[in-house]
Amino acid sequence: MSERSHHTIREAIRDRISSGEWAPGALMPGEVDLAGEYQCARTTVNRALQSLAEDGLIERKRRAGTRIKELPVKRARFEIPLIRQEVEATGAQYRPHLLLREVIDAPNAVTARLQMKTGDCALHLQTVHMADGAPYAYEDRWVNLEAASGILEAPLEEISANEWLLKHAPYSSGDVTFSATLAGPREAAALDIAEGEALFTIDRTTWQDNLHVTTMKLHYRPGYKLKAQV
Amino acid sequence: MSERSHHTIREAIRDRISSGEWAPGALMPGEVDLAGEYQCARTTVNRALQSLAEDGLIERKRRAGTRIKELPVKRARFEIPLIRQEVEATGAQYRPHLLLREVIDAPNAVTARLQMKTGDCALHLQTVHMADGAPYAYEDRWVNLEAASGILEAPLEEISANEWLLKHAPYSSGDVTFSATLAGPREAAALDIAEGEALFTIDRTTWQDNLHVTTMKLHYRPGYKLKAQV
DNA sequence: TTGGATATTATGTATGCACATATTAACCGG
DNA sequence: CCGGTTAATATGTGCATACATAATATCCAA
Repeated sequence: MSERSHHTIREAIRDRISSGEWAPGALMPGEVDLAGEYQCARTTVNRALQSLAEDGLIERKRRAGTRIKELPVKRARFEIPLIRQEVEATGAQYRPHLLLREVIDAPNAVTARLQMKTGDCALHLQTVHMADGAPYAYEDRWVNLEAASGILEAPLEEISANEWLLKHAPYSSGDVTFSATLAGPREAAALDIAEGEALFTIDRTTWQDNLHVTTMKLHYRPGYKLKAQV
Repeated sequence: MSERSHHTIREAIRDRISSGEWAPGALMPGEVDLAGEYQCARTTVNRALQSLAEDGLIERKRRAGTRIKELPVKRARFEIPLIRQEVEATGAQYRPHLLLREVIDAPNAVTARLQMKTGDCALHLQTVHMADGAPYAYEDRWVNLEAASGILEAPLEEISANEWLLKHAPYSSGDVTFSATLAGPREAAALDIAEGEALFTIDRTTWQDNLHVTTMKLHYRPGYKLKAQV
């Protein structure tokens, strides 16, 4: 890695931005000037600046130049872990415990989310994710059988539905919402806690190529924390 | 934008990956081959593949080649909104309401987090973020005065501490954890709700150049959801 | 057979160049 | 002064090339 790599230059410029050398909203020097300063080609500066723009620190416009963002967008990223990996990382042994597995007409709320026809059948799963025999999280999931019919033969007592889906429909996208909910009777029983505890809850719907695959709600045991970096 | 731009090629390759053309874990063709296929320069393929690698779809090693990831890393990203913007987006009017503003010796838990010397003074703030006069979120914050002494003169009844800090120490990094907590007496009073409700809670510590600036805990009203995309 | 030196190869990166494109500034006729 | 045309310019992008670097394969000597 050269001393003038686009990485190096990007970090150098990042420092200059955060030191306040250019005021928020102000124009910073053009690519040609910076290339002169750093004794490198304009291409290299261009790469560095594009990367900073992706990070939300600057805003670039042709002809208009590059401006420091007024209020830098704070983006948090985190990796959504497989629960199995999350559990095993603590040294505990993971096992998914199936409470319910049925193929039934999905309720309207589910058919709407999965963009299925009303009355279509779907696989309904309720799973407690166990860590060393103790409940870790409770999951209520619906799977669109049109999108993943093979799951009916999957050994879901050994591999969680999520992991099976990841293996068989790996490159899907989806949306996620996080919220806090109170444990009702069902969640309390599944997680072996009292009703009225605060649960960290993840709602997730996943699709691949416009075909909706699955929607689920995941409740973690009280005390769970999700960490991310800005 | 040409038909052979690195964007186009990246998306084309992304589709081929998600179609399963190459098995997870398998080696995909080298840059030279792909460049041949797409009738473009290796440089262009390189850019496309680097971008896919950043997205976590593939793994690249010199000499060893490029492999499809076994379990693609699911990354969720979201932008942490300013509460003011979040409130104003709903059409409501935003105002921060200061419950407490004191400069005192910080407790040990705080000095540890902010890497301050024991007994150093810090600014302690308790704020209710109001939307059209109704409580929206409740924040408990400590500010390291060594890092942001100017905040003592800021009109915190008009601009929230967070926004002031963003303006005056804009390019900081930090970590964030999300959790679910039960409303205690203090949170219930501040948010005008009953004790025992489930609150979506964000803990956040922010620093700039190894100087810790602020740490805070933010409780949202029951029902709040944070949305992200995968 | 083994250990280490050497060659091979795929990706990583810098560069100069050409041209594309978006946006602003300048201009100019009415 | 207005409105539209044109020119100037900063960024966006692709390409050929050269060399760097890391990982692997190969070969040779002990």
